[in-house]
Amino acid sequence: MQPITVKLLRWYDSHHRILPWRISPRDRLAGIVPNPYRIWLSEIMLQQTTVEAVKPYFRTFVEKWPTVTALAAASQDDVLRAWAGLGYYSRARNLKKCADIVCADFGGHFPADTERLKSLPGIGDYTAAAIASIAFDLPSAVVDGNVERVITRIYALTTPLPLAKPTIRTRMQALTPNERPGDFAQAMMDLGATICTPKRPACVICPLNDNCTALQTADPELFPVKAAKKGKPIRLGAAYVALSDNNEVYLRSRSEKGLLGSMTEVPTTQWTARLDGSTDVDDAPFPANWTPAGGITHVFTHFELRLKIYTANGVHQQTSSDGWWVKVEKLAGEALPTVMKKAIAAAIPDAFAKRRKVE
DNA sequence: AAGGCGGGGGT
DNA sequence: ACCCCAGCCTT
Repeated sequence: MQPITVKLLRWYDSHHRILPWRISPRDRLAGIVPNPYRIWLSEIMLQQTTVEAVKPYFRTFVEKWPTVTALAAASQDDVLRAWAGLGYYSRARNLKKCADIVCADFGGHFPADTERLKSLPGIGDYTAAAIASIAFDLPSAVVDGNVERVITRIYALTTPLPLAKPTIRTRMQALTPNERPGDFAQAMMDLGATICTPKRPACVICPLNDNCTALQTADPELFPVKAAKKGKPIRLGAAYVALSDNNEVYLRSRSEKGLLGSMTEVPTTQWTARLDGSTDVDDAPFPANWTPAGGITHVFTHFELRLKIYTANGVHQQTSSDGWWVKVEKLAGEALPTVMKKAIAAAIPDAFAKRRKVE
């Protein structure tokens, strides 16, 4: 085992994070094995998502669906409702698809090799290696953002990402031990998350500072080198919050593909670079006494959206057909992405507020 | 290889 | 304002 590997495992034994889906190194040594379903679920949720954001969703999911069989028995709509707010909703659609396949083709057991894991929807290079190493203790090299940062610093790799990825993978594979590969994978990620951070890394207390080329010869903060990013365009549109006389809001379902696919929305116009000429009220989904209710801004990964909000009261429910009506108090249970909750809240300020005692 | 795809927190 | 987060999929 390489010196770096030994040092990192020793550090992990005393400084590992406590996480709801994790088997501690002590328990692991005592023979307690991870539950592949829980490892898979956590890894899907953790894709481009912080640990703190995942925790409450993970608890909700394992309580609601304790096994992959239970998840497969759920409807996609139930899964999307539980996922609402976590983002990257294709993950939720693939989660359900993957559960169905694991139950139908693998008898409810996740395959224990990276090739077959990668064939499942929502599982790519990283997640296949993570499940193989963490759930099954196979020496498969995990390469996520943490590992990219730690490896490029240890070896002072100046090739910009993503071009440096194959080199990083080779270096990581060379460090990954046949004993405790799962703990090693998690140790690298814990180090990246708590010590070898993007800004102001805590090199003074890093267990690998003697092995870090970037620390000896340069500034660790300069790594990893990344390709230049692109600007973020602005798109404009309008959203329409219709209220019926019995305090229900009109909702409808988005198309299955593309942005926020299969999630729930209030009617909106197209989101375009410019509103050329037409007035927003003319673009409403149905005639009503639309009145302005301010605006919201929501930032997506690749564009910024500014929506003007219109609202109308006392709308007759038969004036619309393709969607459905939901009591304001029941909105929180719908599969509403955050941008739609913002739009509704602009028209109905306390729509998602916690119930407050009468003052 | 590049771009689409959420949302929140840190600096 | 910009960056980052246990990335994947399509084109």
